[in-house]
Amino acid sequence: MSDYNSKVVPFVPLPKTFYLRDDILDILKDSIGKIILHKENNIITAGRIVEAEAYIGKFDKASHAYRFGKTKRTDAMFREGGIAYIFNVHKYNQFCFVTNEEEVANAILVRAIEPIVGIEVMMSRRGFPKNIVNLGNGPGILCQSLNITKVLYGIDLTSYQSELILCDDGFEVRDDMIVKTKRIGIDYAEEYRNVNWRYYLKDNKFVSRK
DNA sequence: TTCAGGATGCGC
DNA sequence: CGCATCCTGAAA
Repeated sequence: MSDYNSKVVPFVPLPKTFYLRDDILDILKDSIGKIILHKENNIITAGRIVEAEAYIGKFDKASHAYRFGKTKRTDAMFREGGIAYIFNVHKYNQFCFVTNEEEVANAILVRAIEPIVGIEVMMSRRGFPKNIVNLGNGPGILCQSLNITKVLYGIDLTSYQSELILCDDGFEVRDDMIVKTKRIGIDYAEEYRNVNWRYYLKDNKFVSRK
């Protein structure tokens, strides 16, 4: 893995059009291998998405948008794609990016990252875990590493100005490198509990569960 | 493997 | 105001 810290960061924000394509499973597939970049002042941390799940607002019984409708908590899901939807489960935050047009309420939950930039900072935020996989192998864990909190609720992910950006660094993911399984922790979702809307990068050690 | 932590906010 | 949760770390 090359060291991006000393170079001009080659990360390009994903354009709005990335989020607005019709088929959310295409967006899910293409999100594997992309970069989440967080910057506060001069501190930059970033990681590669290696695991993510799709949630379809209108009918998917696992989706917050379906379960709760449009509320204060879920409001960001109903906005136009390209922004962050951040929520709390127990004492941990989780990060989604919203996709598709206004009112569609689709989102991709990021479940694991491979740390790329600012590993020392992430270690510090996580309390110096023994194993580096513990910087990225879960939705709550990656939010701690990247310092993603509800302060960033609704933030634009497509702008260089933003504190949180989804980027492309040219990393290529072939279809045969992606494993598709059922989603984690949504056994209440009836007929949607077993759909294969969880994608992860094959053989990547940061994936939360195999 | 289990279990409690303890934030959030929906829904009664 | 009760309670379930798109989870995690520690204990056994």
